[in-house]
Amino acid sequence: MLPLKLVPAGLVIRIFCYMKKKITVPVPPDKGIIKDAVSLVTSYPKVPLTVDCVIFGFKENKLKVLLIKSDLDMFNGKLSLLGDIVQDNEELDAAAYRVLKQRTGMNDVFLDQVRVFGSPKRHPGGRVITIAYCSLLNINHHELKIHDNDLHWHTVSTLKDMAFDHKQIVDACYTWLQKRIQEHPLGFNLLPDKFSLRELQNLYEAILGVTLDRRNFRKKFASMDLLIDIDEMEQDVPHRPGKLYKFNFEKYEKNKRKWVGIDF
Amino acid sequence: MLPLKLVPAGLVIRIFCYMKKKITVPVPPDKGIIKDAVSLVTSYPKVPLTVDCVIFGFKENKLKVLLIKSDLDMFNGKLSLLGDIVQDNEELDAAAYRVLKQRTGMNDVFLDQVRVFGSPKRHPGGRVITIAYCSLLNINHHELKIHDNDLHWHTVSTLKDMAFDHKQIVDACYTWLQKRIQEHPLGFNLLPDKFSLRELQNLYEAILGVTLDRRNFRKKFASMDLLIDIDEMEQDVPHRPGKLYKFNFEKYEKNKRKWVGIDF
DNA sequence: GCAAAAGTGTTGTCCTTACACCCATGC
DNA sequence: GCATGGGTGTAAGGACAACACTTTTGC
Repeated sequence: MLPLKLVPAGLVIRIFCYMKKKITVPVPPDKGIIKDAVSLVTSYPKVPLTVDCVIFGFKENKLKVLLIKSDLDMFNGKLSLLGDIVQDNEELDAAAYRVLKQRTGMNDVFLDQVRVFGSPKRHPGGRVITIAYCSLLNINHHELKIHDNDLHWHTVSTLKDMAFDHKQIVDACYTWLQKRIQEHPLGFNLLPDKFSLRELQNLYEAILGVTLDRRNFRKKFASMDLLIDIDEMEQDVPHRPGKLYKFNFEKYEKNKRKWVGIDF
Repeated sequence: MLPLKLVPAGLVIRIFCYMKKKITVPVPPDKGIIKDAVSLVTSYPKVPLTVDCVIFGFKENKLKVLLIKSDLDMFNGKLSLLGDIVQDNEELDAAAYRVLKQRTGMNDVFLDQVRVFGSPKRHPGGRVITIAYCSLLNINHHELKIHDNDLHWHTVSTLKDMAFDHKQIVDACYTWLQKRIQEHPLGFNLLPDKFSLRELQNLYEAILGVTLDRRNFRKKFASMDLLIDIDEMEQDVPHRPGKLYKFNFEKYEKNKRKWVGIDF
């Protein structure tokens, strides 16, 4: 065991799941030693597997998500996530990156698996399991050139009524993002390389749905010492221009917090 | 927007994933409006889907995980997680609960999805996607009655060399647990209903792999006011007996922390 | 009485919060 | 010169970290 110094920022515990289910099931069958793995696997029931990407962007101080209109007739043009079938022999992450690349042309993007949605009834055409991926990208880094299926950025806060269970998936990813952005500097993926503190604060306020004290926010980031002052100013703003910064990825990686504590 | 009071325990940000991948892919085909969802889904490639349960317990001050010996001949008795195929029309969580119930007889257990493992080569019999679930249970609440495939509790810290990618899965769940136990009072699922503060501290120390200051630990939990002093003492200990407590689930649920802050 | 663990308080430090005024720029 | 947001400091309170001695019980 390591001797521990509890770090100052300390003990944190938040949500709690105490799940109860009453289920009755038979005792598992004992199959003995299995020689032929291939025929075993062949005997398994199979389901189609997709990835769905919740691609977040940030524009005009609003969190946006990239959506299309569903191409399923029965959904009658309801909004849908970008997704695709996972190909044979394709890694799951690779499938998600492929969707991103196909739709945005970007391949240099944050991506993380969030969770699986696999309710038997979630797809009207039969059971389809989908793995939800969350991506963050800077909207200005690319323009949507392919507008198939009315591809567009939709404001997250005004979203409702999507195809499939996609609203649930967006909600899960949004909750995931809200939590993650407080623990990791993910937000920088949504901003240009150079950004002002105001933009950074707007991002946090928009995602967390709160207002923050400007002085304390600036002090916080200043004390973390992870922003590089690039000695440039904003251009073309109708007020006093702010300083621009870059995020210091190297320094962050070096000094990553080993976080130990308890805080429910 | 809510006016925000940043909570005292404050701003926290920890790990950071900045993933980059270079991928070239074709533009997605435009299929037009699809009338027949069923035949669309039927046309999809399909894969077998399983759940694997990482079932943690706590005994003799060590974190344990419930394992069997693999019944695949080629793994030659290597250790394996408890898993099963997801049945047609079965909810994913239900499949995981079913595995738990089959193997432990318990149906009143913490369970949460952790992530999907779907590398094409992870199963020697062909591609099989598995969803990893993490469970926490009190070892004393049941005894393993069915010892098929040498079902047993294995100390987590001495685990190596498992069948499939199961070591990776255990590692992912262990990391997940370490993080979660600091944010949510999950640990109580691993303890008896009545426990002493020493047991609680041992649990935290074992899972986090650290040593904690006893006085500070006690003060922390005392100040959270989530433990019910049931006015009983430990029995049959070869030293001064400690007080026993229960966890106050209702109170916790009521006062769940709304946690807003930034702390990388 | 000895071993083993229970139980208990204080102090210093650091972080967070709350809060108000002047400054630079574009128009 | 006016509107807009940029930029700055301080004081009070709260949480955490460090640290040692007495008490209770079983043997």
